[in-house]
Order: sequence, then C-alpha cells, then structure tokens
Amino acid sequence: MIQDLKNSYGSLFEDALLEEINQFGTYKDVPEGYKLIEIGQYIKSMPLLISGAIKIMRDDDDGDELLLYFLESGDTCAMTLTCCLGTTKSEIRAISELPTKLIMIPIEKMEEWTGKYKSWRNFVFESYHNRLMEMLETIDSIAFLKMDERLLKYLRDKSKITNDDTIYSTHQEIAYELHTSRVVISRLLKKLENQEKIKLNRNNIKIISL
Amino acid sequence: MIQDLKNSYGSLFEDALLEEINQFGTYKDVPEGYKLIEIGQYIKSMPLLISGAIKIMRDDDDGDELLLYFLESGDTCAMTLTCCLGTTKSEIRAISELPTKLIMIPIEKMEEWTGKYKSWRNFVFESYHNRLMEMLETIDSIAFLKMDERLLKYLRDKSKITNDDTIYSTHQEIAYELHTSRVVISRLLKKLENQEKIKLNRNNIKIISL
DNA sequence: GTTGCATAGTAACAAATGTTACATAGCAAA
DNA sequence: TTTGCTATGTAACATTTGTTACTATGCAAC
Repeated sequence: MIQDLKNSYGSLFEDALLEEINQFGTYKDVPEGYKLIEIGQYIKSMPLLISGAIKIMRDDDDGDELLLYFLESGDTCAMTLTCCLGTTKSEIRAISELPTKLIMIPIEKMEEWTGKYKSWRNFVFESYHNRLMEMLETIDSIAFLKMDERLLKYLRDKSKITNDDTIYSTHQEIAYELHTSRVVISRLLKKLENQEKIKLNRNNIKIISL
Repeated sequence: MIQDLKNSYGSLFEDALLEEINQFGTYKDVPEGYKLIEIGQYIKSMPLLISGAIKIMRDDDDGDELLLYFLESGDTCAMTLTCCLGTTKSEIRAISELPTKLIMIPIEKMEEWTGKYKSWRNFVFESYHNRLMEMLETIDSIAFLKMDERLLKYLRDKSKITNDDTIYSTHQEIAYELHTSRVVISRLLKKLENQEKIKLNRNNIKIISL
C-alpha cells in the first residue's frame, strides 16, 4: 500500500502525512461497476483515488439521473469533504467506472490534518476547486449544448477516462447518463456512424475519429 | 464598518480575526446592478458579503449566459476562493442584485488566515460546501425541470432574494438568466397570468400566489 | 438448429422549445 | 400631441427532443 500511495501522492504530501495516511487509511480495491456511495447514505470516510476512475451521478426523486463528472487518480470526492460539515447525507451516487484502488480516510482525520498539514489543506482546497470547475463544465454542457454535441463530448470524455477508443456501453446506459431516452441516443449515434465518426456494434462503440 | 462586520460575522469569527478583517479589508458599498467581477478578469481580493445580494452568472464565448445562483449576507464567492490556486482568471460574472455592502479581503490574507484561524478555515470550507450545493441545485433545475417549472422557481427565488413580491425585471432579462428567448418567457408568463398566479405589468411582475 | 432475451433500428407522431415577423402598448422627451 | 423607443403580445412556423410501437439483430442457453 505505501508504494501505491507514494506514487500517487508522494509529490503532494510530506512524509509525515503520508505516514499517517498509511496508518489510518483503509486500502480498498473494487471492481468495475461497484457502488461506492448511494444517495442519502451517511458518509463516514473520504476516498483518495490511487488508480482507476469513479463516476459521480446525480439522481432525483423521480428516478431521473445524470452524470456529473468522473474522478481519477489523485482526486478525492468533494461531496464527501462537504459532508464533514452539516448534513452528512450524500447528495450523489458514486460508481467505479474501472477497477479502482482507493484509500478511505476516516473523517475525523480529515478534520485533524486540515489544521496540522498545509499540504493537506491545499489538497482539500484544490479538490474543491477542481470539483467546482467540473460542475461548471457540466452546467455548460447541459445549458449550452444540444444533445448531439453533448453526446460527442460524452464519447470523448469516456474514451479518455477509460483510455480506450472502444466504449463498452449500451445506448440505454448512455441515455441514462445524459438524461434522455434510448431512442434519442440510438438516433444520434446512427447519425455519427453515417458520418463515419464511429462504428456501432452490439454493446460497444468504436471511435474512428471525433 | 466594524459594527456591520460584527453583525454579520461576529458569531462566526473570533475577535482577533474580526480585528484583522477590519484592518486589512476594504469596505465597499455598491449600488444595484454594479458589475463586481467580469469573466476572464484577474482576481486580487475576495468579497465578504455584509448586506444585499449578488447574482453569479456564467457566460460562454457565444454570448450565451445563465444564472448560476445568488450570494447573500454571510456568503463569500467560492469561485474567488478557488482563484487563489492555479488560474486566477474568473470563470464567472458577478453583479449586485441589490444595493450591496461588502468587505474585500486581499488574497494573501485569505491564505494566511487559513493556517492561523480555525474559524476561518471552517468558513471557507462551508462556503465551498454551500456553493457546491447551489451548483447541484442549478444542475437539477436545468437538467430535470421544464422551462415553465424553471421559470416558477426563478420567480420564487428572485422574490425571496429581493424580499419583494414584485419582480422588477423585463421578460428579456429573465430570458437571459434562464438562457432562453424572450418570446418563450412572455408565453409562459402569460400562461401564469391566466392561471392568476401573477399579474404582468410593464417592467415588473407582481406575484399573486406561486 | 430453435428459443428467449437483451440490444439496436426506425417510423410516426407528440410535445417542448426556439425563431421570425409583426402588431400593440406604455412611457417619456420634444 | 406627436415622436420614438422599449417592452410586451401573439401567430405561424421550424427544430429539437421525447414517446410509442414495432421490427430486426446478435448472442447464449437449451
């Protein structure tokens, strides 16, 4: 564990802090598609991503859902940070998008380190910053882009996150993440295929050039 | 100044910090409609709201715009906090919605106090938290609500912020904030008037019951 | 192979939103 | 009062997105 930790966070944190993380954190290794946090669930610890990727989804009461953003190595969940104050119930759902390694930090430590380590404080601030910027980007997409542009952006982002030019998703899954219907996605994907930007297969989409 | 400061932040900050804020902050009193921050502008100080309200807008390159949220007394601008790291260019536009009093804090101090005062640290964390939650609410609105529901929510929020059941905006202004067209807003407002929920006048909208 | 199920394709239509164009109304300055 | 400008009302139409319903296809279990 200490080696993984050093690789991902060694340049960010001082040795004493790395030591504490190693001591108090819990190493976790989850497969793809593992549900890490559910909406309304209470949060007891915050995740530090070592490798893999996590998909953060927003759901509302009527079963509507929407992809907010992805977390990658070196990220942490700002929504979790946020839960250390006030309400501790999660507003989001977190699902691993890839096999993922992470370290869970008890929230008391998060509080303690904030006073103790400047590098930790900066890390937390920077995480908030990054998450706010991702939220802004999400807002830009849903407010300013048409569905075909959002789909294109989705395919690009997904390919980048998984580091694979084939995207293993069904049209229905994409529809859920973009909060639209399967028929709409099929329609737009077919248009992209006709433009020879992608190649459609059962259960996957091969990107030719986006 | 010190009295205003105590009224708004006295319960939040210890005396020593209040003292420093008083010493290093610059008191600012702006009229309604004053542009505090423009997109792309560099940020040199962060605002602490004493009274009034500030509208935070997102713009994109094509002249599209969208209301993100309002700041009120006791709030600060997380987007500004965020600018103390990395890029210091503003991603948003801030305009006073009411006559507004605020204290501008030089960003070096913000950094310094973060290490020095636990109450300041908590304030900053809580601000980030609140802003993330507002962004989530904005995303919910644009992703899950139809335009008529968004308009209703807009009227309610605006009335609450200004503490006035008459909203002094033109249809065009509302259209900009909701990122749609004037005709669409006129249409929906007229529908609300027919339902006797509002009364339309030139340059203002009187809320009857929402 | 045949069956069954999940996935994808597509047409036809419905609803929501956006656009254009023009008419009307309110208000203030000349 | 007339003029001019801004704001609002409204029709007609275009586009985008969503829905329903049905077909076709791929794949695996039998």
